[in-house]
Amino acid sequence: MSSNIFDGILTQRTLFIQKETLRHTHTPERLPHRDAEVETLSFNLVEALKGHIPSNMILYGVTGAGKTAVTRYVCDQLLRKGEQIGRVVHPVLVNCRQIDTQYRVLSHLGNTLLEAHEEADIPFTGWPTDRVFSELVKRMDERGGVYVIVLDEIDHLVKKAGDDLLYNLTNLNAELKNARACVIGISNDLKFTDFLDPRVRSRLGQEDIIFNPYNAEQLQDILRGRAQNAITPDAIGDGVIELCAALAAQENGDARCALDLLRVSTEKAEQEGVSIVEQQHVRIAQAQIESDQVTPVIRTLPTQQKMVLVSVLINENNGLRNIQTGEVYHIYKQACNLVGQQFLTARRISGIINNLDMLGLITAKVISRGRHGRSKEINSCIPNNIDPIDVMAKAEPVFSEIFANRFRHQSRL
DNA sequence: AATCCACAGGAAGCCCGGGAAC
DNA sequence: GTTCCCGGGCTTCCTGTGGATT
Repeated sequence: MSSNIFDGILTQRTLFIQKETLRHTHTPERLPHRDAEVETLSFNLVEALKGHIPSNMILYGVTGAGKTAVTRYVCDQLLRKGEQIGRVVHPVLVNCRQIDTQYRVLSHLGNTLLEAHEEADIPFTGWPTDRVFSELVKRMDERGGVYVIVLDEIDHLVKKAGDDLLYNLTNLNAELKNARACVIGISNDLKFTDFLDPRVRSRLGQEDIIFNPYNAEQLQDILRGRAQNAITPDAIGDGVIELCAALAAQENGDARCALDLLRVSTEKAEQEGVSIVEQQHVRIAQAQIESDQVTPVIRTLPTQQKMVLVSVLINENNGLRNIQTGEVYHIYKQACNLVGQQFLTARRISGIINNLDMLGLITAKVISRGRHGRSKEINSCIPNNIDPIDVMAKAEPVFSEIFANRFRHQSRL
């Protein structure tokens, strides 16, 4: 009998019944505390089953407030009902964080919306955009029916690529002869319509739904509901659900965060070989999740962006907080010289600083220092349990060299 | 009240690498 | 091959601005 490293792990008792249930991509049978939203959405989309055009809508709410889950749930039900009564409806969900240009959304729609289509794929680049658009219209007409185009994280797309796409999509019904379409936008940003052309705004926001963040009690209900199918009975210790819910409630009522906490803490308990998840596991999970989210972001940063981040960190290491853009740029140039790398213009660094801010690695707040000009107050905000220099140096060793040379003489003090 | 700092951030355009079409 | 298109990273040039200082 030869032994295998997996023997022990495989036969180890698991605390999960079905881990998938705890992933936020999973669509549960029931969505607690979202009845009103489900109803409003389905009340509108039922038009598709009657062969009419549903209103375009925008769903607002913070991350993890259930916007995507509700939409997925309703679309799923819509599709099933359509099949049942012989109405052709095509719900299609596009995540505009990954697919974030007009061309890419249109080609994605053209390629996936019509999964059984025999024609060749629309290439990921190469065609003029208007050709992709007319190809999409052509394919939609060939299949007919009512299309429900869901654009998740639509605010992200608009800020990056403008509103041309929305102009075209909300105007689809004028182009279509045999099919119908409506657009559902999902946004984290309540004010993103400020960026829109007034015509697009009025066509898109025919009906709005606002998702309020979950409070701690509601999060508990969600967790209990999911845990029932996900984790073995009695495996959850006292106060664990409550703690997960409380921590997630602090994160703006993010249900996704609550589910992750519960899943990872159960994993931690399992790894320890204990049969009950305790509150300490939740604490461990919290640190772990934070680090798992941030570390890969830092590691995969383009070199120039790493250079900027390291410049911020050098300043802070010298005891300076609330650094200005100019100071970061100054250090950045020196760091580039040190390793013999070409440095970029201040304008570009300003953009990179904004990008690092968006990624949540630093905070950059525009402030006015009166006579001393307008600038940004920049601070890093990387969790304590992560050593960013170490992470960067593992990917590109040169960063430990830069940091070792910490430019002490630059200190303002 | 006027000035003026130290940038913010928009617009246009360049270059590059990817690809399609002819 | 040449010529077209898309998108990302970047530069150049530019106008705008909140409030301490004059």
